Amino acid sequence: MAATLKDVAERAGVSRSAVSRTFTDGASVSEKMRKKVLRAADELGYSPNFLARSLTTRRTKLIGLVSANFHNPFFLQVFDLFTRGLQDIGLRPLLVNLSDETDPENSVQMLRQYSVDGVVVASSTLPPAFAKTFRDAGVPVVHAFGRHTTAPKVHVVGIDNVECGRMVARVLAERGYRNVAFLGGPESATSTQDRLQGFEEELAKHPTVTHSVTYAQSYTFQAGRAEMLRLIHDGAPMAEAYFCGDDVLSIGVLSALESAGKRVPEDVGIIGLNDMEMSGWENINLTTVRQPIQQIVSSTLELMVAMLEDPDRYPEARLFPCTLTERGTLRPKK
Amino acid sequence: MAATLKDVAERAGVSRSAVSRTFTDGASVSEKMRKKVLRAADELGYSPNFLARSLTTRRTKLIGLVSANFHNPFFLQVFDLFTRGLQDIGLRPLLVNLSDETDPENSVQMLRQYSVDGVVVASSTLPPAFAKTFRDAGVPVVHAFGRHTTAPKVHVVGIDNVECGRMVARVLAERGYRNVAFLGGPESATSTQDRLQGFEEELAKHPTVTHSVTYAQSYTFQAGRAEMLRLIHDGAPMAEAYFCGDDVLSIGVLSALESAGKRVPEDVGIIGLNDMEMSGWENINLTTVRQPIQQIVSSTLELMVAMLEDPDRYPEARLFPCTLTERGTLRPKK
DNA sequence: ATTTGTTTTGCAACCGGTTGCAAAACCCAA
DNA sequence: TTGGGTTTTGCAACCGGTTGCAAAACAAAT
Repeated sequence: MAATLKDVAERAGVSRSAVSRTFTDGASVSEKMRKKVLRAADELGYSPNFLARSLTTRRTKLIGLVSANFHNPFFLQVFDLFTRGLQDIGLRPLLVNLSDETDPENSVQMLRQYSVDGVVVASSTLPPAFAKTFRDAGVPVVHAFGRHTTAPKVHVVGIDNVECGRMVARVLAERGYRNVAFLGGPESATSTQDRLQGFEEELAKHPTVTHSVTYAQSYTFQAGRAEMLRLIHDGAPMAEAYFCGDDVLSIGVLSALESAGKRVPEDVGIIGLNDMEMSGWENINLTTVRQPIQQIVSSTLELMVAMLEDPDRYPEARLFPCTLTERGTLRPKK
Repeated sequence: MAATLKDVAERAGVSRSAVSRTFTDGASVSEKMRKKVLRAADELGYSPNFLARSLTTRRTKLIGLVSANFHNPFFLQVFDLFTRGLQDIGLRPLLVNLSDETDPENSVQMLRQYSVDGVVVASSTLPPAFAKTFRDAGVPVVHAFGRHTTAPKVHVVGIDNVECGRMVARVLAERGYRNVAFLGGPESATSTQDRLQGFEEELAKHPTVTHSVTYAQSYTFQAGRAEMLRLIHDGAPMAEAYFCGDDVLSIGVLSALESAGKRVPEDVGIIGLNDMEMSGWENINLTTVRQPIQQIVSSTLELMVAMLEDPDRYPEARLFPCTLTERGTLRPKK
């Protein structure tokens, strides 16, 4: 059984408050007292119980890290950055997998029962229940990799999907593609809609370029592959280049093209989105739009600590620009 | 501010104990009382504070989930299974990323401060400090994807690496490969050593088969690619088939071979280990040894709940057999 | 030595719950 | 109605800490 504050106090022959004070920084303790206490603590191998402490301080230093993306390698990077980032500032991630949760309300309740100081939702979609419930409970929420809205209910950190769509349209047009396609993720995702909007807005400025739109069922390899196989076997004329909503989707698409004997980028161009680690692997070598993942994570955490200080902070949206990562699946600028 | 037990008690006009009892199952409360309390609780939106409760019950239902493998997509599957599995049995994962922790002792201390009920280490290597410190603290530890030892200090759940090495040797021999190679992960990893041992034991029974041994720096794509490029440019004669210590390593190797214009499996055979999702992607199509990941996770959790009941349970090792997942990177049985 | 001002310390109440124990309430039979 | 046995309830102490407040200790100035 671990030593408690009381044990230390007795051993050092001082009051419990004295012990408590030497372990909370900023408290008033004389040097002599501190020495005495630390000595006793050391001998007993004492270290304070965070949860008991949280009862009075109302700070657990627990942060709910909520996601439903446990099948996209991109999110492994996200988890890596978040866990390390949180650890660096003395916070601990309580991981919540929303994948097979029918009712997100359960998770919300759970997180409240554990008195998390805040919640980071790392997912392109935010279950609507979340924002509201947490707001009502006064728990700071930051939605990372989320989507911009004009009057966000919670803080959102992510990319400017509309601008991103524009950029891709520009890139494709300037490479001389004359017939392009938007191959989005699930049609209902608002991020998909935003990108499509930007994409079409920009294309409107290039009247010589025509385009079509399709959607994959999900942001997965198999969904990308299936959709591309469908397009190929459909018999309808293929586009010259496809803008895919995600890298792993793109890789599925590449795989379908390979199976069908089409060469990339000679026969068809592919551009993805995310720039996850794998996309740079030499045998994949995907040209893609890079999300500044490190910045998004840092900014999310920064916002989180700001919220911890002032929970009533007005929700803001922080959108970072994307950049093109040029690799081998799009033909060069002509 | 969330409602507390006291608020509910006052509103319902009953004692605090009564409220507490209606929220702990198995406690003695009359139906009438329960109704009354639940009603008041409902009106106030009350739900019990887990951490306060843990103070007396000495159960937080928090489980430390510790890993250093945040760059191997295989572990995303592992995290997915663990988080869902834990949630299903009412436990919550406190995620710890050991990647850039210089002193694992810190994490240990942290986990103890949060009074985790147990710790799952999901990593091929277990920092030695862990086992001991937790044992001393009486905290159950299960090491998943770990390595068998004859007298384990903590519970270990994983595969039989020696047997696995044997199996691969057998497979390669029966495919008629006459000159094979072991391309392990970091040489110091004991799992690597075990596999090599099994591999060589079995090969000893096939005197016509010669073999060589090399190691990649880490279980990563780049390490695999680099090592294979080194082998190719070395000028030394290549083996006919390589047994790689991990799937992502294998994919790196495949990429190097592709760059060098070698065909797989015609010119050289590759067999990996893990059978992660990606390995089944059609454009990778890696023949590999499948770790029964689902079983390992379930078994780990099973062991964990058993430990929670009886912390003094004698440490055991549970090793599951591996199976071959036949795909396209090894030539067929002749 | 006394006064005054500043730290430092301990007391006791509190954070939000649980639980052993004894009193209260209930049930049924005599 | 009384008595005995069984549930149900509340009291009060406790889990491991923190903290406002007043007393104690110290330091400096008179």
